Parts: sequence; structure tokens; C-alpha cells
Amino acid sequence: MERSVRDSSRKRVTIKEVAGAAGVSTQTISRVVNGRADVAPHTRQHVQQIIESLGYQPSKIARSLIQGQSHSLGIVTFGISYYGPSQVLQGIQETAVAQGYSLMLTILPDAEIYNARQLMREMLAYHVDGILWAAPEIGQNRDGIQQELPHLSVPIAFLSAQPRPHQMTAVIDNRLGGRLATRHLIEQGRQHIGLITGPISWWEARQRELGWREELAAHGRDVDESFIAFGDWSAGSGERCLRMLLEWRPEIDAVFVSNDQMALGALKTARQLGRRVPEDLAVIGFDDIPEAAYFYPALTTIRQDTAELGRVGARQLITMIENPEPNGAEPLCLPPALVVRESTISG
Amino acid sequence: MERSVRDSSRKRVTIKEVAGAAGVSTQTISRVVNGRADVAPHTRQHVQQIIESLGYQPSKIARSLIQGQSHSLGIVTFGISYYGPSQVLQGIQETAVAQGYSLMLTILPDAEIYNARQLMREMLAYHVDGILWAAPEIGQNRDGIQQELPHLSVPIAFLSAQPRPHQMTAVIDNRLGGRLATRHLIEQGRQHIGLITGPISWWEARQRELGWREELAAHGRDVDESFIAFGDWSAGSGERCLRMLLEWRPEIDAVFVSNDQMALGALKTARQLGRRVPEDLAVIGFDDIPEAAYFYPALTTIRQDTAELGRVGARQLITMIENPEPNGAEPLCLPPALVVRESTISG
DNA sequence: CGATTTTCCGTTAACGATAACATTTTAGCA
DNA sequence: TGCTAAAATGTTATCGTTAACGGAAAATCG
Repeated sequence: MERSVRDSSRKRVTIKEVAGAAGVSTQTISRVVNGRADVAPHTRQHVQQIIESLGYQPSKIARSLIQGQSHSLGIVTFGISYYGPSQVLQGIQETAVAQGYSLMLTILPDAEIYNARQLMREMLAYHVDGILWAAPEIGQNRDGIQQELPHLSVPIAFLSAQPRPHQMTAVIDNRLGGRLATRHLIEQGRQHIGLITGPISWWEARQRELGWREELAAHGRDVDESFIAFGDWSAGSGERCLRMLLEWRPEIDAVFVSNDQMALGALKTARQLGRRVPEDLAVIGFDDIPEAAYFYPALTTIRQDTAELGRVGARQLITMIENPEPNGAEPLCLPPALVVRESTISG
Repeated sequence: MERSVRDSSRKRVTIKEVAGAAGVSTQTISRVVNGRADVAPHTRQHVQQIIESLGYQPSKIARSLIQGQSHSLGIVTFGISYYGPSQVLQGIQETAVAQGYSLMLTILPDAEIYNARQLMREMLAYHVDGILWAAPEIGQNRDGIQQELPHLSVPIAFLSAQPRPHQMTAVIDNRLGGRLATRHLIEQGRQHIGLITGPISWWEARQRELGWREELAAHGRDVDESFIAFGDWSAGSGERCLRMLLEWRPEIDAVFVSNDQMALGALKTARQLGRRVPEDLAVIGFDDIPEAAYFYPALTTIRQDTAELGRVGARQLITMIENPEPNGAEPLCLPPALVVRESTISG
């Protein structure tokens, strides 16, 4: 009766078996594994040899049970098929690995509706040392979390969410991004600057919008609500929004679009309506996804370093885990940058 | 000396404290938590009340220690800022949550160079119940894993990798995708069909190429190696590849591009060289990323349901975990589908 | 050379939970 | 009412590891 390759009768090698094979106590094995000083050189060598030959790997969960820390982080994220969130996750992973932490991942199926209490309990059941909340702040979706905070037994950090007192937060300066984008359009001599925003329930979308308003105001332009259209981040919505916008306000000669996907849709509409970009209509996006440089025309946009956001967020959280200060929760804010390409430069 | 909100002196509530508060043994608490029958109704109710009021959450790691299963899966992935891999991950998460599993995530920084042994040990140290290897097969990068397999104490499943005997694998039928794409171009009356492939070290790229070859051969066309250019999946490489291809072979009137990003780059080159798409040059991609429909012109492409790939992969793995059959490793193969848009249809 | 320190290693208990078994209480029935 | 079976609960051992302590052997020293 031949067994297949995947014969899982093989069991985990435990510290006891190693101890038995080496003829010493488990404590000595533990000491060798953890590189402690009080082991005789030749004993250490012998034990190491046994460990190697048996392929012993200490159990992190047994260890975490007694030491009270698991060296793992609970990550809550959303929308990883978008470039930004996926980069954030990548950044988190980089820092985590570098600092010796593993990740327990939860991807929310819906960023607005979830059971924060349940979610956090789930992660705590695995004894994560901290929680990194990397899902966007939308509508009132933060309320449920806030309620849990007082009961939470580990540090938590928030990414891409509105900073709150005594809470660790790292964000991209979306407001600044909105201002940079709008300023650039103004500097190009554009007179009527529309806005295609993401859902206003998203905090980040509102911040970008705010930047647009502020910059217009700073240049003495008045802001008319009919210059705004509300998309849902998808290219399709960008297409529809620009169509509506140009119908209401044919004089529009520039749009700030709140992400690159919607900008792509807008470019398509412009083409269909016979508006030349950038001559008749300047288009600027937000994100700088890798494809943006290959759009037609190449998209001017606001670059945000989302990978760095993930890195600093994880770094902050780990710092908080390893030396908990009473209130060391300085909010971090990363500046975005203008990337000029063809879609806003005529002539 | 005021302490901040994040005062983590709060500790985990243990089963002992619950037992103490309820005036029963820990075993009774355990029985209630696990919904076992042999608890008197009123005791159960009482205990449940205490649990609720104390906010008790049983420790999954203590449980996993004694029961030998953690209800967690180890996921190894790569390149999640690409649409496909991120969707796979999403699909895995969906199935995992539905079946009560949590995810330990590892994102490889490099898909070719890694220490498989170290990686697997790391995951096993957390007692994952199974491993889902969702990183692509590139060059000889599978060798290291194969070596570890005999020592591995948990089931492992592979996604997007070449099926091997007695190993659980789920893939998209890339070869079929290549054939569908090429067939479509032939049916459109194209005579000289080029190929822009991904790195041939990638198994998936080779399969797509194979489909292209087979379909050409099936129609009696001969395959000339000078009709092939080698990209790196990026839009920039697509741009360069098409330029080279048209230099070598100006008669080319269609290209099958092995992913949508490179196709985007190819569209740009065509525009710059004054080749009209689709009239002078038909372009077909692979993946069907959400933006493809908004390219200019809208991209005909091969859709692959990567989320479903993640779902079935996770499902298979969990099945294997929960009722280990000696050799129930039927490779799964998901068919892709042709999505016709503007970039291949002239007139 | 005996006393003291240092080095090395072992023993016991504990982390938080459950399995397996043991015991008590209650119910069922003649 | 007494006896047995069933139901409800408690006890002890265990998972794999480390903390805390203790003890023996070797090294140091006057």
C-alpha cells in the first residue's frame, strides 16, 4: 500500500525529542536556541548539530504563550486590487519582516460594514502584538472601532484615517495633494477648474476636495458647487462624471480628478466629446499608478508614496509595541508630489 | 500622572478568571464556549453571561497547542500590486473566512530568490494548518520548495505553477488563453501575428507563448522566432518590444501581448509610429484588468478569473487539511475567456 | 587545601486551553 | 424506597516552550 508523497504522518519535532536525542534537558535546548551565554561551548555545538539533523523549529505559539508576545501583527486592509492599498501592504510587509514580525491578514469584503469588535477579537485570539488598521475611513465606519479602543489590550495604529488625539496615525497629506494639483492647473493658465471627486464619505476624498477648494480660494477664484461631480473611484464613473460636468459647465477647461482610474475614464470621455487633452481640457489625476505614464495622453498626476506609508506605519506600531510610552502618538503625514506629464501641458 | 487612552495595562481575560467569576471549573467554561451538550441549561446561561461581561475571548493559540490545529493558513505570494495576484489573495481570503480560517501572509520581495526552507519553517513555527503557495513559478525557483516537500508536515497547494504528480495545483489555462487570443486574431483575417511575451523564465508566460505557437500551427501558419519580443510585464517594456518587433518585421499586422500592461505600452508605440489600431495593427492583451476597457482604443483581451483561482485553491487546501486523503491531488484548471473590444475589430 | 565564586545544567511550575477520566448529582424505573 | 443509568461537573495530565530557582561541578583565591 504505497503512500503518496504528501504523507503527513510526519510530525512536528519538539524540544523534548531534541533534548532526548542530545541527552540533555529541554532547558538546555532552549538556552542554545535562544543564544544564551550559560552553555558550555561543546554542549552548545553538540545540541546545534542535533537540532540541525532533526530539523527542529521552535514553536512560536508555545513561546508566545509563555512570553506574552507573538511577534505578529494584525493587519486590516481593504481594496487591495487597487494600487495604493496593495502598496501599503507591501510596505508593511517589508518593515515587518525586517523587524522580525509576521502578519495576520484580514481583507475586509466591505469597508463600511463590518463588525470591529468581532474582527479585533479574532486577531487577539491569535495573540497579535499590535493591530495596524489600514482600511480607509469611510462615513461612520470608525465609530465601531473607537468603541473598542478602551478595551483593546494591544497598541493599534491607523493608516489613511483622520488623525485623532492620542491615536497613532499615518497619512498621506491629501489636502496638500489637492492643492498641488489645483495650483498646477492654475499656473497653466486654466480658468475653470472642475473636480471629479471620489465618494465624499471617504475621508481621503474630502481632503483632496478641500485642497482644491483652498487653492482656488487662495487665488481668489470662487468655488461653484456645480463644478463638482461625484464618482466612485472607478474608470467608468470618471467617464460619466466628466460627461455630466461638461454638460452643466461647458466652459470648464481643466479637471482635477481624485484618482488615476477615474482620470482614465475622463480621458476617454474627452476624446469622445472631441475635446482635445490638454489643449481644450487639462486633466490631472491622483495616485500615479504605474500605467498613468502610458495613458493617452500621459497623465499628469499627484504621486503618493503609499509603500512608504505602510513602512512608517508598521515602524511606528512596532516601536509602540516594543517600548510602550504613555502617549507617544505623534501623527505622521507624508507629502505627495506633483508629476507633470502631457495631460496638462499644452504647447 | 495621567495615562493616555492606550493604557495597555489591561490584560487578556483567561478561562481561569471566567471560571473563578462564575464559580465553576475551567472545564465547564470550555464546554460552554465549545457548545457542547453536557452542560445544564442554567449553568450555560450563567456562564455565557459572565463571558459576555468580562469580554472573554478564548485563545486560539492555546487551543491550537493542545488540539494540533490552528485554523490558519500560510500564504506565500508575490507582486500584489499587480491585479492578478491581488485578486488571487482576495479570493483566498474569501474562502478562508467562509471556512473559519485566518491567514498568515508572506509577500516575497523577490519571486526568484528566496529561502524556501526558511520561509516554510517560519510559517510552521506558527503552526499553520496548510500552506498555499501563490507565488509564480519562475526559472528554477520551485526546486527549493520541492526539496522541502518530503519534510513538510502540513498539506501544501500551489497556484499558478506547473502541475506535478501528487501535488495539489490550481492554475488558469494559460495555454488555452494563448490559443483563444491567437485564434481571434486569425479569425479577424490577420496575416502576420507577432508575440510580445513576458519573461520566458515564467512558466505562465511560456504557456501563453505555447498557445500562440499551437494555434498558428493549427492554421498552417509557420512560426518565425523573429516574431517574438521579450518583455518584463511592464508597460515600458511593451512599448520597447513593439518598436523592436515592427523594426524587424514591418509586415506585422497583429500582436498578442502577454499582459495588459505591456499591451498598454504597445498601444502607445503604435500611436507614436502612426500605426492605427486596429486598422493597421490589431492588439490583444491578457488579464483583463479593470482599466483595459478604457484604454485607447479599448483593449481586446483574455480574461482570467484570478479571484476564483484563489477561491478554489484555498478550498482545495482546506479540504485536504480537514480530511487528508492519501493522494487526492487532482490538478484544477480554470479556463480563461476572450473579451472582444475595439483594439482588434476594424470596420 | 578548604572556602567561595562562577559556570553549567537540571527541575518545577507556568502560559491558556482541552482531552480523558473521575466523580457527584439527578433522573428513571421497578 | 432502593438501585441503576444518565446527566452534569470536577480533576489531572497535556500541548511546546520558557521563567525562576536550585544544585552540582569546576574554577578561583587566600
